[in-house]
Amino acid sequence: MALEHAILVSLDERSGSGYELAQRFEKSIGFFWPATHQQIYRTLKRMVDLAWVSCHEVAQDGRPDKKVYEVTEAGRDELARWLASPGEPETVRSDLAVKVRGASLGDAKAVIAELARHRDLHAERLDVYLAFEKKDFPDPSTLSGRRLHQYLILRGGIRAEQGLVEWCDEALAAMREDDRR
Amino acid sequence: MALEHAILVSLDERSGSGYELAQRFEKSIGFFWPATHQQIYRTLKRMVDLAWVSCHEVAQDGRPDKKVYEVTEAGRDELARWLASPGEPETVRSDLAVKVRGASLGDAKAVIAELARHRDLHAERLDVYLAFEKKDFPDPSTLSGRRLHQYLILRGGIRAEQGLVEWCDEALAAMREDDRR
DNA sequence: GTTACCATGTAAAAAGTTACATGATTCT
DNA sequence: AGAATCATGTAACTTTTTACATGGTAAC
Repeated sequence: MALEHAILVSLDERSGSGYELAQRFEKSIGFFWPATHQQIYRTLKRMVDLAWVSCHEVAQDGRPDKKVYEVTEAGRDELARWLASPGEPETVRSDLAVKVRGASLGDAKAVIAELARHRDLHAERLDVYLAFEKKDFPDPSTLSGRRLHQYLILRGGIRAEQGLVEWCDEALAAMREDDRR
Repeated sequence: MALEHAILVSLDERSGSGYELAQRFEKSIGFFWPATHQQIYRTLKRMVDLAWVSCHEVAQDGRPDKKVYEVTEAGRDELARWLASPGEPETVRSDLAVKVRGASLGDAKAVIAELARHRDLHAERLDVYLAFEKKDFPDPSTLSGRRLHQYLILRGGIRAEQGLVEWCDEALAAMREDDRR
């Protein structure tokens, strides 16, 4: 399981509350490891029990108190251990692919419309990623360490979305052509 | 949830037992919707309750009896309904990306080794898919209907694996370069 | 005044993973 | 004799998702 480890990575960059973490998981790290606030609160609790993170309450004026979490020595050890351990390659789970595969058992036109919708969603995400790339990493060849790693992740997201847009276009063209015949 | 629907698609192509379905999920449909035999048995039971599939036991000689499942009218209706309903775009969950992102907090060399391992795993899968493409779809332009849809799914798998191999190569080159400095 | 943001959680249901269990047959 | 294949399942556990719940502040 990598949610703990994704949280460790994120907290190691910057300590924060569960709420703040949930927001980070809405973007950046959450692009390749999505998690909701419920998951994060629950996992943080477990991580305190494991002593991977410490927690202290911070009073705020005009706002509710918050609990700020920080990675402990044990947490850094666990992260290092996990980083060096082999894992399974990611598995895809694609509703859309199942729909395309089953298109001839229902309304093919509806599946074509769904493909087109996803194509646009992926194109939008791609634009977001490309804008990040342009703004945050204008000169990639100079990057090193953490900045390089952040850049590489973004590159992975860009490649994945490009691939999906291209696949949607390929499938759309073929299915529309088939529909006309 | 798409496991029910993936099973409906698969059973609609050919009726079969849970065991047979589990084997199909080892390849083809399982490449983009993995499922173990336990999941399949449990889901089939639920689908019988929902009357999406019917089940009759078949005695075999020299082999244990098996239960053959068949899609019902209600099952086909449900499938058609689902095919036409909009879904969320697939979400990625990549341990490897988390590891790359956190590489500077542990042993970068170990992460590089892990990247190389995944690169090879994806290259292997890609070869498997490319072999299918060559063997099963030598002349894609002539395809239509179900055969076309099967081909398009395979194309999606090919694109995804190609993208992953390329990304691993990009990340490996950059991280090795960074490691040397 | 109502929407959005900050901040935390509980509870239950659904889905997925892992381990264990059985028992016959066919192939080497 | 031992391994692989056929065929089904139970049980326990972990993870994820969805719904519900609270309560203050700030902006429009």
